[in-house]
Amino acid sequence: MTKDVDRGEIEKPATINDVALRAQVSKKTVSRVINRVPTVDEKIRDRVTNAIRELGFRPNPQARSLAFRRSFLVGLVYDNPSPAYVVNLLEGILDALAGSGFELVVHPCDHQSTTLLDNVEEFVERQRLAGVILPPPLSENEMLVGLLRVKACPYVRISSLALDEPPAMVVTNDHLGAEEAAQQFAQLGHRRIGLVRGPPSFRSADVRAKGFLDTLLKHGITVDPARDVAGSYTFESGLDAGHRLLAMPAPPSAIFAMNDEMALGVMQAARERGLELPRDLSLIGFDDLPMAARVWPNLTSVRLPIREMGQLAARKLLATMGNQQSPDQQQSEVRPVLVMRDSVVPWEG
Amino acid sequence: MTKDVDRGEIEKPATINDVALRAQVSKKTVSRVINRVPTVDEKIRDRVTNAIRELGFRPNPQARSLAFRRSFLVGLVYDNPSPAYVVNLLEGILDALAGSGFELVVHPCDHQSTTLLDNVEEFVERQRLAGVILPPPLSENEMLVGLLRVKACPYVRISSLALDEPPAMVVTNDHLGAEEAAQQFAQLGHRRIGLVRGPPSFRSADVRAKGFLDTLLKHGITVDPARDVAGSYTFESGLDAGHRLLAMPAPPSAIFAMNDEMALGVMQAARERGLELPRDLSLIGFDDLPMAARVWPNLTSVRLPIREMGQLAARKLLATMGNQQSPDQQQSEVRPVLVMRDSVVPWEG
DNA sequence: CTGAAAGCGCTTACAG
DNA sequence: CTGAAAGCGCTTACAG
Repeated sequence: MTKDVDRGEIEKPATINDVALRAQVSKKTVSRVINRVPTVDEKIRDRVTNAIRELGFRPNPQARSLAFRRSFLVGLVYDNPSPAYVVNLLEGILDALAGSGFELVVHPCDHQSTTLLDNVEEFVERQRLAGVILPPPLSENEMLVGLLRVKACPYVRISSLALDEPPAMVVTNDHLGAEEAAQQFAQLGHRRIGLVRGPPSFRSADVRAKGFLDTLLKHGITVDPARDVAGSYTFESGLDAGHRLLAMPAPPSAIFAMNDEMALGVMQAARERGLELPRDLSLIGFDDLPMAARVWPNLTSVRLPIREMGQLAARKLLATMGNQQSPDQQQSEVRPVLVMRDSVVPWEG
Repeated sequence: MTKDVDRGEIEKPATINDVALRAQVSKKTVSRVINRVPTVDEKIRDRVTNAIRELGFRPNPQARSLAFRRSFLVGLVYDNPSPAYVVNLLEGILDALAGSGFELVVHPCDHQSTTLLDNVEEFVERQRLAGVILPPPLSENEMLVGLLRVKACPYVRISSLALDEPPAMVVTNDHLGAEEAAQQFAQLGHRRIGLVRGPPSFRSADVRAKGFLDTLLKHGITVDPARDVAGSYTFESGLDAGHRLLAMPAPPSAIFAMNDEMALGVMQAARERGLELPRDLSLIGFDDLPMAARVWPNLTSVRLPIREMGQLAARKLLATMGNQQSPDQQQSEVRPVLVMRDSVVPWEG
């Protein structure tokens, strides 16, 4: 018997049968211990736990999956243009999944595709996914979420709005970040303020715009509709919007671009027009991409704690999947912060 | 029987038994068809294929994994600081894996950690990984690769050098990109040329430096050792190196930073010293990160076809795992290209 | 609170 | 070229 111990894990890995034999119990009892079934006699539990440790036993996830009719795979289904967002989220999820026995399977897709639903359904069914994490904009697709509900596939949605029950939701409160941006401009004396919106297909676009405009209003500032222009969260749309805003007879002295990509486009537009930042234009972005701290001037931007969002989402998912002790009272909300850099200065009236 | 067809896949999914029943063969024969065993009578094969289609049967990966003693999961084990690199590689891998029945499991780790080997071993064993893809710098860790070999876990390495047999290797030929950079500088008349190296722990650092210096030499240009400085592939190290180079009595008129992060650091240093780019300094980076096209001036940079590298790596892995028709003659090499932008100008002698 | 039997959906090893 | 039996390593459903 001790032979097995000495040989360590070099030999064929121990199975539930080996543990049962050594602990002098049935494999069913070992199974109960593995799955933390509470109704196991303490002494027996200890015997089993020791045997598990001595044999270096780790339950085979494939066998469990087959018997459970459900895998130990969590899917990250995304369609996000920002690599930094994806990787940070992914690493946050992995932080929380570490040691849980679950693995993360990534599944990028196209949120505009007509086959999106079939694609995700096939993925969920084939792998019998234990759960799915949905960042925006997929998290805002009610058809997709409905599909998961029908399939009884646990999920957690990440969005700027509380679109679902708390156990299935991480709310990012983007409006708070937009409010900080507005406050910043207002306090520094800016009055002619421009806004570059995101695409209406993202809920965050509305949320950010509303938070920004409402807060300016509290400071007695209204944004001229002509200075409230549409963008699509891309660099090019920011460039274009920047040119439109800066070509106006009375151009804004400060612009809030609702993501960093567009903010960089605005920066480029300003430069193409011979303006100097931040002297001629104050600028705030949203996302705090790595490049925000690399461009010149360094871009002031609103940062979402993306890694933490991933951790929260994964913890909630673990709870829903019944693998956690504290299923209920978990934090559901996260708040963005304004990261001050060099692209904002007081208005020189 | 047709009932099953009409109900589609809403009901409990069809199993190999259902297919066997409908095709009037044993389940073993169905198994042979699934696994493309050639020695199946053509008529029988057709019967089975039809039954599979009619029932919408898809083999259960968990059951196959258990019986095969090997999962259908491919691991991407990485420790790369660039989110864009990771996401592009990942999507390339997924391109090639699509429809193969394999899924991708991501496993970030710390290449400096003392527990790296145990960590990866545990991951590979637990999930009985079908294969692993290793980008740099992990691909250059011979201990890690040795471990995978011992475990008989198929792998593909991505590196700037051919460190392994072609079926297990995607070679990126970084020296070619560095050569292009050197050529560019030489042709534009630069003679006082600076170089910011990567850390010696990355093979690419040597490869890029050698390609660059050798090519300059062919043009009769030697780099003064004082202008050949060390960096560590980080922004900060680039900033620091930039200051050192630009503080020299005869500063370089052109600098090749061996990745974009450092190139941006050099840009920052130049600006802090009151220099104007590209007038006072020409600059080339490596990687072509998204921000290379977002900074001002747009950064000329060497681009590796990362997504394609992911595709190649995954195809090779599929071949090794015995899931491919053309196991041998596959492309193994990839070549970088110099993407011309605005950060390089002729030397004004 | 514990266990013997049957089963999850496949493949391996062996016959024929 | 095809198949019946046993098995992969677990869990479910049912007893006791």
